[in-house]
Amino acid sequence: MHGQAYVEVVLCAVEQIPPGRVLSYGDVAELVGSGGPRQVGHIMATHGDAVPWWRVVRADGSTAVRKEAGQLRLLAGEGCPLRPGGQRVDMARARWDGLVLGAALPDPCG
DNA sequence: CTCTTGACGCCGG
DNA sequence: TCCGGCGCCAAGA
Repeated sequence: MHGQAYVEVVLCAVEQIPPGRVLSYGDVAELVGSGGPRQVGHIMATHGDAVPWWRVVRADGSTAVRKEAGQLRLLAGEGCPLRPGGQRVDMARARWDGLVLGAALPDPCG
């Protein structure tokens, strides 16, 4: 997995996340099958502006530091299920099932 | 090459 | 549920 290629795969995976659904950094890493949460986070910080970065949250449903306001607002605007208090995402319901669907579908990235 | 930092994750208290 | 510690991989100085 080349660095440049890995970046593209990660960005593509994030683009596949439908509105109202989310994926944790670890989920993205597992989905693409390489790297770790930190790597994904780093890519998001570097090229995140090119993809729906707000649909990527922490594993516990909390949002990215320094961007909580906008991220929660965007997610709420897409109808993303939030936990009581509206400060975190209800991962149990909001987590995208693309992890399963993707295993049976061809690579959307080509 | 080594040390530090970062849009993270899991475990224990 | 909240807080702190350790592990994780990669980039930057």
